[in-house]
Amino acid sequence: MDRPTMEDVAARAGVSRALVSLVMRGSPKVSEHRRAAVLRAADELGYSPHAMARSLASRTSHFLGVMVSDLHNAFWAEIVDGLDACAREHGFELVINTGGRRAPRERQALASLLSFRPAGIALLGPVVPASAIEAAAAQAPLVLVSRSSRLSTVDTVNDDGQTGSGLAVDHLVSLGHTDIVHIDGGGGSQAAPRRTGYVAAMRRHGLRPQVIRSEYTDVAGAKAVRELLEARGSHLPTAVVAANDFNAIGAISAFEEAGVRVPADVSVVGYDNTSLAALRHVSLTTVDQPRIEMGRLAAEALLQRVRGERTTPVRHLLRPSLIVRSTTAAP
Amino acid sequence: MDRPTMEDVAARAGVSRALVSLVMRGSPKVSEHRRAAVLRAADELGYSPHAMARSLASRTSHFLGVMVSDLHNAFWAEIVDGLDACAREHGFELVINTGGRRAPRERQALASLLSFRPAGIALLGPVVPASAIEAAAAQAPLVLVSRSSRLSTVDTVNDDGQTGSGLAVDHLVSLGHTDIVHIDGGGGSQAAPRRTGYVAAMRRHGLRPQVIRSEYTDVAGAKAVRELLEARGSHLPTAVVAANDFNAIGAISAFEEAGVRVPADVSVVGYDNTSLAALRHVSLTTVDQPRIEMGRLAAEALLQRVRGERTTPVRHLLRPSLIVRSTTAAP
DNA sequence: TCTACTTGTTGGAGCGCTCTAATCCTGTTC
DNA sequence: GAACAGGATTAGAGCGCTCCAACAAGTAGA
Repeated sequence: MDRPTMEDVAARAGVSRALVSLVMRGSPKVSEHRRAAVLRAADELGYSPHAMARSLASRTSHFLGVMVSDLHNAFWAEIVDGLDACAREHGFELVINTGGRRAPRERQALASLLSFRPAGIALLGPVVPASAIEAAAAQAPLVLVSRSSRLSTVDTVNDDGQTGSGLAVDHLVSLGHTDIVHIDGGGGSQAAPRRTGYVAAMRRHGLRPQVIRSEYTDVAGAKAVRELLEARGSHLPTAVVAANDFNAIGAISAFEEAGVRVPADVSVVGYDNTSLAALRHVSLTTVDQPRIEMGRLAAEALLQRVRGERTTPVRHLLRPSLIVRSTTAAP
Repeated sequence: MDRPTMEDVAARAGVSRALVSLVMRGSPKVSEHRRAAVLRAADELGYSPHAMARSLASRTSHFLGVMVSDLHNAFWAEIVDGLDACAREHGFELVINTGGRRAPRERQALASLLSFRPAGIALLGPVVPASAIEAAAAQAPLVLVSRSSRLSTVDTVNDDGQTGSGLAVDHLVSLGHTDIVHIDGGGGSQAAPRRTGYVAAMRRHGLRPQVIRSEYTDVAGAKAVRELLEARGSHLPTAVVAANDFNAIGAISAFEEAGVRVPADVSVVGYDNTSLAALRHVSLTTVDQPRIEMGRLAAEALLQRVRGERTTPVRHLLRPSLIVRSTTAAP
């Protein structure tokens, strides 16, 4: 497994190591004749540049570190798609990591990412404390996605959860609903703005808000609905705004188990527009975050800092949109 | 962003750079007194080692490169969990990449991974041609997950798809089904063994196999069922073995749209036991691959080669198991 | 007391590359 | 024919680290 180095390529092509370096970096000041010779030699030897040595010598790197909090949630995949597309356009690559939504492991993952000296770091829905983020931001440009921060050294990209649940409420009200319950995301990331957005929208329509404490899982959603059924008896709400899609799915199955039909008896709106919601079998009305766009903005923010074009923090708050499918109808 | 180096730590602690290096690598031959001084100095300066420089100097690395073919599919997340757990136990870390299930991008991703000179490489469900895999395997130990290979330089970890669909058929037969159709995965990875396993199991039970060409998506599953409904008219099969969970979900919704109830009128079995299948709303009977175990075995295979313990290829074929939920019943 | 180890520490070479400054070429101009 | 311009090429230092050989400073054995 002893791989050829620049020196080997140089020797074979009959030029200096420095010239090979120029060719590899695509420098314009190399004669066509030599360039061809070098590329041929590299090809014959099966040479591929050593990213580490390169970034060590140049004191810069051409990749962005991405920590995905949870690989199990496809929500992040599209954010990564956006990051990847933007990075790629600017000649950067992505190096991904995961912390499994647990602070100690995320810390390690972050340190590991940092040890590669990436040009910048994107944290997708991290759960580590702000202090860890601040420390990391001192080492490399850093952007947070789906997590807000007041740190002046970090950029953030979020969807406007407040507006998002407002859209859900507006939609239900326009269908004629007045008894609308919110099953919330508890302490989960972005659960708070979604909750306050729901409450504000209800007040705006002159309706009485009711929030049921829950979590971002289908099990929690089902549990919340069972509590609701018990508390309300036969006088059920006509609509539910769930914390996210998983929660909504759980809520729907609990309703169905109790003989309550969706959307005939009760309408349900999710949040996130995960691929799950799009499945025909589920066909969930939900709030969509422009994830690809969020990824792109995150990469862009990072690259601006990398290029030293900006030192002031930027706070992107993207406008979500409502995707109407089959789980909502007139009461 | 000028980060401290070993030299800085050494100066502050009043020792040589080499000693700092020993401390950082946890060498036992350092006096407690010096070790403490070095660690204190490192902490005060906020020093963290430079992974690149380290691996450049040592000509070894302590991380495994992982190319995930599709980040959108949570199927891989658990494989990564297994890889991660095993790697971590042996002092290795994971560096992840994605190729988006498209050969050209996967090629790039592979080259990029290789340029970091990882100790080994795991390819999860890659779509690149065998030649690209062979070339990569010449550069670093390589293991394939969910893809078979005849190359003597690569290890493979797969589930036994043949046995898997056999389990599905056995289950349906034991419930009393005899008219069982297979909606297959077309040219998708591992679709062939699942198909042949289905056919073999049907023959074993003295039943006539019927395969409908399809793909690994819910849309394709729905389409296949609509074709089936058209072709069979009122004489429907009593059970369906789908190519995977997505396909099964699509099939179920197409059945329901046509007024065919699952499992009352027709039973459906999926494959992969994705988190989707476990959702109460879906509750799909499906074939489970021991994914965590597969990830662990992949990491183990890699580490054996890294340590030079083995040069002959290993072929893991794991036994899947059936998870019975609510989409199957007696005909 | 001398030698042989052991334990802890250090200088220096070198990993594969980049980057600066210097050098080598042409060809052009006076 | 000398002087020069400007592009193509190269030597050499150095990025932050590891690793080896060498070296003090004890400790034990003869």
